[in-house]
Amino acid sequence: MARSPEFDRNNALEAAMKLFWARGYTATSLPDLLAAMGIARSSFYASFGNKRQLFMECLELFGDRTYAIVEKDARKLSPTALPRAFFEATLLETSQRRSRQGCMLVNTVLELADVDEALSQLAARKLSAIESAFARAFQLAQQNGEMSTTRRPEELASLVMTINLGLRVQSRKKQSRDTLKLIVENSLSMLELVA
Amino acid sequence: MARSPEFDRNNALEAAMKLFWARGYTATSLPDLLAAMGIARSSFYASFGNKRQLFMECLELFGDRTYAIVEKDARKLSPTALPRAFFEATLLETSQRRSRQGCMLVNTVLELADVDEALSQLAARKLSAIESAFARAFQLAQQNGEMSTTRRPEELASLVMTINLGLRVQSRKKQSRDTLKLIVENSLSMLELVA
DNA sequence: GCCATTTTGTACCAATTGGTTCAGTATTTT
DNA sequence: AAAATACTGAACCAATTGGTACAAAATGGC
Repeated sequence: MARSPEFDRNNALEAAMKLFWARGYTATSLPDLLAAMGIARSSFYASFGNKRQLFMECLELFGDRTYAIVEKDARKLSPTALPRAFFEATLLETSQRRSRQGCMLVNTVLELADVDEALSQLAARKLSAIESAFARAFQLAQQNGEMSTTRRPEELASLVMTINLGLRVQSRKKQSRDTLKLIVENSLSMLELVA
Repeated sequence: MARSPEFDRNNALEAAMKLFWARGYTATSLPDLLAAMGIARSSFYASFGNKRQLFMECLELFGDRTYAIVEKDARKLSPTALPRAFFEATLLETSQRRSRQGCMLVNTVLELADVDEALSQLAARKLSAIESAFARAFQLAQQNGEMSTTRRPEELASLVMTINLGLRVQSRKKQSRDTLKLIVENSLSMLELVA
């Protein structure tokens, strides 16, 4: 009947996410988005609704992708090695540019906390999901006797998360890769003392 | 000769800081500011230059005030008690509303990292100054034998700071005061293991 | 009372914001 | 070729953005 290709929606979404990730919600204008996504204004509204809806899709994408990293590692790694694997994957083993952008969820929670509650809470929920993934892994390990039970798994997970959040902020401060690496290593050794 | 009162510049500045603190730079509009500060548009430009300059003044104010807390505590408290005193003063002993706003410096670093480098770095420098205050206190304590020397003072300070940053993010996520208190306590007990 | 000065209120500015509409152009299947 | 669909580009919208100009009102010292 008609013209087939629903163009490159995933590509466009990906590009939008990267831009939102770097600049946040408010500071990203529609023309900026259109240029980055490589689509026309009308296609934009037809495919993504509006700026806010698009942002939610991007949050969803980013959150699910990060969650997947933890879930995957949890299935093949010892739980004590989980924090290191996560920090290295998202902070050290990625491009300088990428690691310097921090975490889109954290950025969003801070930017929109008193501006757009719904968006901020959506990001917060995604963060909580990631924390839960850690907690489940720790709980399982404690049941199997692979891990000390001096601390409850949820509290361990929340400690990992607190450090994770701190590291995300550190990574957005302009500083050398070596400095960041040192901070990560120190944080991990601190975590090992507690786990 | 003439009408004397340079009105309540400090009051106005204070009000502006609170608003920027809550909503961030971009999401705070000029009309919002004028209403909160209780001054007219023309007085605004006469007294504060423009929005960006005002924001810098607010960052300065916030940074110096936070720095003063650490400095003051460092003079009368044992260095091992310093982190607890700082977290309690800024996170727990303050109003719910205030603690929930996190730290203006952290918020700014994240919001403006890829949008306005100068502002973001100004905030980052203020954070570094606070970190240095911790480092100096730890160094002194190590020299006097009041503290273990297993870790260098700057690295200890950077650990305290990482946790501090993490706690700031946690505090902007909507959650109960008790949950936050638990996270703070766990973080502090983790810090004690390392110090 | 008079003059100097600081404040306010308002009108105004150009630029940009997110969002809508629609005619026109591709592209595909029948 | 014809019909159906997908996309583009540009014009347009009202509202808001940060910023400027200026006359009128309020307040002080002489």
